Amino acid sequence: MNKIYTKYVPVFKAISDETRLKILDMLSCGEMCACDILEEFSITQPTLSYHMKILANCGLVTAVHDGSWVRYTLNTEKADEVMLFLKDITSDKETCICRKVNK
Amino acid sequence: MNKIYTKYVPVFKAISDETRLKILDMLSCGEMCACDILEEFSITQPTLSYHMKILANCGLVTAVHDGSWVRYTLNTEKADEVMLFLKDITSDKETCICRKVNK
DNA sequence: TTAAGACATTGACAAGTATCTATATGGTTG
DNA sequence: CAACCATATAGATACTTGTCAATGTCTTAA
Repeated sequence: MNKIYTKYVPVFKAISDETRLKILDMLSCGEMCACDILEEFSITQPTLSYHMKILANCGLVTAVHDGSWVRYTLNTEKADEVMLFLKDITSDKETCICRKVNK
Repeated sequence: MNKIYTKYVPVFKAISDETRLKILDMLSCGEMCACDILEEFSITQPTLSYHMKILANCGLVTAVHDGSWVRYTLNTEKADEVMLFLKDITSDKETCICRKVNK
């Protein structure tokens, strides 16, 4: 049971940054390459590379190498999984810990 | 539009921690006081106080002072709002930035 | 094959985070 | 009132994060 929480911590860390939230939003309707994403921000290329790595590592974004370009896409399955987890965490459940305490 | 991202950053920061995720889960089916929550963890009381403050400050948890106790409850409206935001961010939209780029 | 372009990696650094011990505050109870 | 209980705050500290400049890697084009 504990494992389930740690599984999603990297995902929530990934989306607790303004820049990365905006990147997700940008990818929500189609793929983009790093250079196009970069144009929307006033950060350097290495900083964007750092952010993309975090988004890719947590599974929210998929990177496809195409020649010297990288095409980034949103992994909607992962996003849905995260939302499902959040829904579960915040919904009344029979297995809830507090049932033990509030008896 | 930029403001909308920064609004949710503190919430995602709050839930990108194993302890706080578990606390949310514990509060999902009823209120609990700090001392009852503390018993489920192996952290000190000041550390729990620190975590509860983060959860309360971002709006996910409501703290009601009752004598020397504090009763914590999950703010489900806020949780729903966050999930709606996540859904929006990760859904195809007409207003998406990438429509400009991918023309 | 040399140059240029796209992206990644490294090292440095300032700022933020999670944890603890010690102490303070404020309500409750004898 | 005095002791106690629940919680908060302060200060210290190790660790993590976001950013940059400099450099490396790999692909395409001349």
